[in-house]
Amino acid sequence: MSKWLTPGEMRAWRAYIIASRRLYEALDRDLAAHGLSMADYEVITQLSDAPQRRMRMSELAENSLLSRSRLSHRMKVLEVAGLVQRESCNDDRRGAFAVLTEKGWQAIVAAAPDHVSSVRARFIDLLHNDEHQALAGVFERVGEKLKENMVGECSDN
Amino acid sequence: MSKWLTPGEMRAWRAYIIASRRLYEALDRDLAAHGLSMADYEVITQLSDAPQRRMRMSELAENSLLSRSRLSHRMKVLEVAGLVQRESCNDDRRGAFAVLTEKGWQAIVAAAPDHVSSVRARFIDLLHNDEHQALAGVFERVGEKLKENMVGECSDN
DNA sequence: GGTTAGTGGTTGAACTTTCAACTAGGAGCA
DNA sequence: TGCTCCTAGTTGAAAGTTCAACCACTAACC
Repeated sequence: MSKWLTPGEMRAWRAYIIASRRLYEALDRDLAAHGLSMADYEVITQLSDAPQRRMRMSELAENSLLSRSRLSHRMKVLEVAGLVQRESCNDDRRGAFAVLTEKGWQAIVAAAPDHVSSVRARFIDLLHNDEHQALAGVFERVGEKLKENMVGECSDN
Repeated sequence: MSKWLTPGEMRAWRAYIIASRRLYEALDRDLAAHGLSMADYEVITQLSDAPQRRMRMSELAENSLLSRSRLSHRMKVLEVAGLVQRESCNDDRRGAFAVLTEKGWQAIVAAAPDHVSSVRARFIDLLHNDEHQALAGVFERVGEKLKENMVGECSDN
């Protein structure tokens, strides 16, 4: 038998699910001023943080929470836009590297400050320090649990 | 000038953004066992809670956080699946009602307990009571702010 | 060397979502 | 009545995403 949510739990759940969807959309809209989506931003940031601004496709997919297929399609667009390039991999000739181009680097340099401001204005600055800590604790726990439960299913992403 | 995130803030932000994306995907996957997406579930739940299980399209769109266009397209699919129906509105002849069918009601009755279990197992039961409260507080604040900032832009959804 | 199973990545087709344009009716006002 | 502007909802095309199948290569084992 499954227990329904108590009023307190319901309140937390509704507040969370609604605000987090709206937050994501708002950040996405803000980023659109730089011609990027949240997903693209994540991809490019990952690359910009990686040694030599390059990363294997599958690692990049994993880190940016995209399926391999989705990343593959998206990369085609970003490549046409000149923000990334693909390079083949010598060690493992099935593999491919995604590499950030100079133009891609410029794009992230241009977008990042605005994005951080958005994140601050819409989220981070609205919380006290102890709330930051509490949130980190809660969502690390939730994320951990999700990872556990994934063992065994997996398939793709 | 824009201030970068402190390590504490960064930790909260990363934990939140990663876990919440994964959480949403996991719930969506769980719901797929009943042939529903999170968005469809939300639409049908809204209808099932409404008086006479019916609601104006635009109100439904608003409440389920969908654009009018998206709802319109999705309704077509749900209608073909027999879960909802559209009825025209006499007071305002531009308008339309979305109405939950018996089959739609059965679908939500079947899906809801499992969905609630998922929400519990993946999120709610992982938090203490004071964390529920803290979360509700935080996300109500974030949601409020988002609504404020929206005044003036709006357009569609 | 040959076979088999598994991994990295891409592809095309089906489906979903967005965007901008559109129909049709309401509301205010001369 | 006729004008203008606004709101409700839909539509088709374009863009994005998922799904399952696929190729090319590696790894393990004989």
